[in-house]
Amino acid sequence: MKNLRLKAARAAKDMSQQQLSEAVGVSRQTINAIEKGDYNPTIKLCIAICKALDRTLDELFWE
Amino acid sequence: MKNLRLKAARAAKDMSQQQLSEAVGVSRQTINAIEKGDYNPTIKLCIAICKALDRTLDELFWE
DNA sequence: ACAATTTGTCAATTATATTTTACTTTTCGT
DNA sequence: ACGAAAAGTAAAATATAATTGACAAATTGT
Repeated sequence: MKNLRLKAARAAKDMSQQQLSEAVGVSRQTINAIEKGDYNPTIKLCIAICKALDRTLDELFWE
Repeated sequence: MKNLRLKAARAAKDMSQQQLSEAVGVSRQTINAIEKGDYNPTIKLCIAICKALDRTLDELFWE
C-alpha cells in the first residue's frame, strides 16, 4: 500500500526525496520506504514530514 | 509532554489502559508510556488507537 | 542520444519502539 | 479502613524503524 498522498504532496512542493529527507533529518531511503509503503514510521517523523509539506497527519497518513 | 488528549479520549470511552491495550494489540505499558509522553509510537499504532477511541490522528496526535 | 538527477532496491548495522516480568503507588467502591 | 482494580515506573530482552553504502533503473533537461 503505497503512500501516494505523500508522494503527491512532495511533488506539489517540488521537492525530491533527498530534499525532503534533509528537511526532516532522516535518510533518503527512509522517505523512499515510507512512500513505497513497506513500513511504519514513528509519529514524530510523520509530524515532521507533515510540517515540511504544510499538511496535517489526517491529510497524509489517515486511511 | 504528556498526551492528555489521549487520556481524556480514553476516559470518555470509559476504558482502562488495559482495555485499550487489548483492543489495540499492545502491552499496557506501551499505552501508559504513550500517555506519559516519553516516547514516540509508530503511526500504525496511533491509527489503531484512534480507531479504538473514535478519533482521528489530528485530534489525538497533532500538535 | 547523452549526462545528470531522481528513484527504487538490497544487505548489514545501529537506534529505538515494544514486550515481559515485576513491583509500588493511586484511585475507587463497599 | 480495607481490598481490588487501575495507573505509574523500571530493567532486561526482542522486534523493528532508521542508517549507511552501494548500485541499477527510471526520469528529466539539453
